Amino acid sequence: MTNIKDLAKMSGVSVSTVSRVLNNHPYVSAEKKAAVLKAIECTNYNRNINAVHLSRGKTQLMGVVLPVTDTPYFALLLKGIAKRALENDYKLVLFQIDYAEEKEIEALQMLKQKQIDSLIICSRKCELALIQEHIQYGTIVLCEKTTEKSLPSVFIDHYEIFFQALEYLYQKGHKKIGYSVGRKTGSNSSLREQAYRDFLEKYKLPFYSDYIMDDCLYFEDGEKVMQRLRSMDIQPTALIITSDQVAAGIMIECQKEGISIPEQLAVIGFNNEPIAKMMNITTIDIPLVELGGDLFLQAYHGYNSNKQISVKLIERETV
Amino acid sequence: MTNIKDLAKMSGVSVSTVSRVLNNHPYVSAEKKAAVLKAIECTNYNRNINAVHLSRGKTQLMGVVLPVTDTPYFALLLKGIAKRALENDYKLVLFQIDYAEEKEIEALQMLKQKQIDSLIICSRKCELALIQEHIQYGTIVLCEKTTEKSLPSVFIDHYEIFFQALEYLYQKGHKKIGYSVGRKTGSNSSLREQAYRDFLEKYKLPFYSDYIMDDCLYFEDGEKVMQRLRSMDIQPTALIITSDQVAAGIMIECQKEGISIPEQLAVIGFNNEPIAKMMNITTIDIPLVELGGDLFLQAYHGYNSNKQISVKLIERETV
DNA sequence: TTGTACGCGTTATCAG
DNA sequence: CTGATAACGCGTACAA
Repeated sequence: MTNIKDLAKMSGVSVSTVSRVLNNHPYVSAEKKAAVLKAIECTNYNRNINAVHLSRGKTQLMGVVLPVTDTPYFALLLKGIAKRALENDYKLVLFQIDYAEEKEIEALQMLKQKQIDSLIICSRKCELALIQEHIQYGTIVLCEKTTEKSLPSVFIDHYEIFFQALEYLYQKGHKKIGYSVGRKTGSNSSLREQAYRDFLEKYKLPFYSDYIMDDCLYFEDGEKVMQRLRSMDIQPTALIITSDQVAAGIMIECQKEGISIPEQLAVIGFNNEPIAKMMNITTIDIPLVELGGDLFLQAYHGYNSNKQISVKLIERETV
Repeated sequence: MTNIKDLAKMSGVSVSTVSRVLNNHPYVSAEKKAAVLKAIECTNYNRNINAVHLSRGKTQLMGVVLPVTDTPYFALLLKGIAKRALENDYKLVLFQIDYAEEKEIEALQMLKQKQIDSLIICSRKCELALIQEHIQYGTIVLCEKTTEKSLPSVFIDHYEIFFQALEYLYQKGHKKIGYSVGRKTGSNSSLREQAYRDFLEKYKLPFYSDYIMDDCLYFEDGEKVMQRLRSMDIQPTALIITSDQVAAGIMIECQKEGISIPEQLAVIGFNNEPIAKMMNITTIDIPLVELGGDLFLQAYHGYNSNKQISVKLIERETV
């Protein structure tokens, strides 16, 4: 492995000059530059990027923490992040965490250890305080509405949109409304539950705990939802499903079982994935790719702002 | 930022001893070890991992090249890779390339520059020769059947399975068979076209170029396929669709238009995604998560082998 | 069991 | 414009 020193020797200049050529610094004579360039040619020289990182204290690496990558929500978020990363010549270190907190902490560690310059946390398991502690080591951007304003974030207001969806269903005559989430833990789910409880409160509606169904992430979970529905004494007449994938799965199941939508069961999906358009599912449009892009940009520039992304209900034919 | 030297000073030992403690080396007395540990406690010391990397010449980082992450094929592959990475304490650097060759080359560069120890290339755009050149810098594993045996790979035989699917359809009476692919370029697609042509040859069937439909990656592309079908003078009676997502999209479209499957149109999907099970789509079962895991393991251990993953046809109700 | 001293490859400072 | 030289922070022969 030839290094900068070898190049210097070969081209009859100092290492500084070689470094300058390597980094396109000005103030280096044409001849010397040519000599160095030639030496680089001959030796199939490769800069050891770790040395650069050590010297500079930066890595051009951004960490991305997410639980899984194979659900549309996170896949699209990641797509948006990756797109911007590509544009800005940043590399992404993927922390596909699988909801394991210790791995999340590892990501924080890597920030501390300067292996990554910044970190996007798409879904958080650890305490905010812990994250707070780490912002001194690099930019951290969250994808949730943080109460602590000091943490940068790009988010959608899950409380608001969930409440709005509930109101919409209520206005259509539904009083028994169930909903599904990916995981019950997590700040988004808490917000949704809060909205749900406030909604029930507002209209003096009863709370049935089994109306909240968790672990609904994939298409096939639609089957699970319908099974659970069947096991209920009082079945809901409407469902808010936090993924169009799952909503589509429910549609298919209902079709099989001869349950007509929206007459017998109303469904609101989430994300406005292409599948929702094709199957005419009423859904919440969330610009996930854009959201991902904004996450990247905020982490990239180190802005310390809290940006809300607006979403809207798309009325189609399942309510 | 306190460093190893500060620690040494504080705990009254040498840097080597500190380093030994840090790396759990044997032969360090309990007292000194305790002293160092205490110093570490007090100073909220963090090892600068770049320095470690520079010194060691390794990074515990593995690159993963793939065009997109939001199709089931690549998402599941990535899932498998990420799972094994998690187990083996390896971090992944994601090269979501979007089919841009220059970015693929960048990944190769990073291998050269020692920023990553190894590289998994899930989908290749550049020349094999170029990859060949880079194996001296680290392990590279491909996800295709390479003719050059010197390149490590884990793969499925797309030729074989495609031929098998065609035979299956032929045996069911189909003679006009079309198929879809994600991209026409790419080695998998070439293999499929080869199989397709050989099949036609074998049974003396005519070749219609518009029977090969590309750019079919997402659910919503099912719509596109059906549109193209309608524009054909002689429509195929059967379709092989290289993604269950798309196959499902086709199912939905056909339902809308009153085309009955398999009577009027037979469909074979790919991947055996959950959606295929729910919609009873005959498909090719490809253990993508396992395949991803194997890719990781091979890259991790640096095995130079060519492992074939076997796949099988799952008969359901769309043929 | 411990410490010294050097190497890893590059960048940055500063004097010239 | 150029070149010494000192960091950067850690690992590791080698010597003791």
